[in-house]
Amino acid sequence: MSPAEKPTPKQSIKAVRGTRDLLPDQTPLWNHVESTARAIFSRYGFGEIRTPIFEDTTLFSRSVGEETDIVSKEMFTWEDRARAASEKAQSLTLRPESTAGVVRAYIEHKLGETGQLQKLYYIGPQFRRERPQRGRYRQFWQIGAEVIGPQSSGAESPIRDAEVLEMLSSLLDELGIRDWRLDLNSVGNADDRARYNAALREALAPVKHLMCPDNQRRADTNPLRVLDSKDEADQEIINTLPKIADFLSPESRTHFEQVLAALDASGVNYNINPRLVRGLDYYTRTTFEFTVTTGLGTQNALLGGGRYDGLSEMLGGPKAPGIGFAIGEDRLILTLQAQAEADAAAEAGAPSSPAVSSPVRVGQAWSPKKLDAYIAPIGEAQNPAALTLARDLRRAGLTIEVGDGRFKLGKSFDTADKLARHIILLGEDEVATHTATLKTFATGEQVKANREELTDMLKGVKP
RNA sequence: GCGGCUAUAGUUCAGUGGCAGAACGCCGCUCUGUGGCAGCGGAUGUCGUGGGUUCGAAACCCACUAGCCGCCCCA
Repeated sequence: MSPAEKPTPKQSIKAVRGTRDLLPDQTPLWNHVESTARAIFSRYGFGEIRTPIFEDTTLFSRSVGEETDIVSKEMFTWEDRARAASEKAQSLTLRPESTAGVVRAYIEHKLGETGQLQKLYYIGPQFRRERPQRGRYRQFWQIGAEVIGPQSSGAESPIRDAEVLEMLSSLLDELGIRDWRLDLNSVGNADDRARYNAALREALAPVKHLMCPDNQRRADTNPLRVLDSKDEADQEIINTLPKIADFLSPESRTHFEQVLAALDASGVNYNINPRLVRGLDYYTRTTFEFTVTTGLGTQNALLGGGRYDGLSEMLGGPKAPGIGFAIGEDRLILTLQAQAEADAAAEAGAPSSPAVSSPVRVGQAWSPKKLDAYIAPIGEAQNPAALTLARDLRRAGLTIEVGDGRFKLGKSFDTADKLARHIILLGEDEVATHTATLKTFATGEQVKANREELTDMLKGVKP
């Protein structure tokens, strides 16, 4: 820095747009969600896969689709520098989704050669350069899974589709998500889709000029998306358009019917939504989306997914049909928080307490736990003994915080009561006699105990 | 990427041109081996950033940044 360049005094650096910090009052809920997902996935035979957070840009343009919004305008892409004159700079991209990376890994490690069905799950951040909004961030987290394998492994079977959907319904139920809705559709195989696309274009040609500008654009670029339109005025026209169901090949139709039959048998509720088209190019046949009504506003899609029978080949791999999904973890958590707040409000009847500002998560599985004990040394001379005692109790598996002998006793009690269920007083007497005074906040009970008794009492073992 | 709303203490917010405020929280004292309660006292702060108007700006104007809402899209 040149001397003339006077440093601006206090320009604090903030998290970049669309990214955020998760502080310790939030992370227990995130961990709860993630450990629940891990537990359920493993019951269904899934193993975890971790793939790189950035990949060759081509991976995404080939799989997700050059013309999609994600690839055409939302990726964080940069040119990696060439390390030698002979080397070409490589275009790299922060992953906007993980299915492409997982399938790349499947191909790269020849997992198909095992002949076995691969069931893989991942949890991690994704990056899209969209305008931030509630439930939509530039770095967001997805919990996803893929079922993929050679045809002989049964990867194409409708039982796999139904199993994945049933697993998701179990996951949402177990997490306590209420009022979720599953929308389901079949977009057919690649041929079905091509024929349907052509038919849509044909049907739209004479009427598209009557539609809103967005739909006129879609009619040209991606006619399937017209079906998604929320434009009220255009609904009448949209209802007259051909239905995908009429273009499904007998094989696609049978596949879809078998998925539905398996869902019926396992009691998973669903809505067939002929207008549900997913945005990524690689989807074939079954597509689905789970939505909720609480907490997400307009970004009400909690998770989405579908089958991608041609993806491996698009990436230069062997034929490997598959099905997968991605859960928006940020959205899942917003939903859980909104539900908890709604519950707390209902509990309070007509709430009229304006002074309550702390987030309401009382009684939830993820509410922060109090420490087992707070050790209060009395006088600075007791600090070393306090730290030693803390070490021993921590090694015994207890959660312990240590104060400072410089604190006044009143302050120690205040802090201890906030953090812990017990306070351990360590004064000159206790240190000299190798004992400690243990007080239980809930009961006000206070005892003097030696070190072994202390550990037992804190662990809830009868001395 | 487009449109709208918003930005003041740690938090939630009041403050429509004239001394920067409340509540909760925080710190201290009453109280140097016994907390929660109470009383008293204290600090809360580049009023998002930069410019402009004005004798004077937290307030009015412009730009920027960020958040939220809607669109687009998606998880």
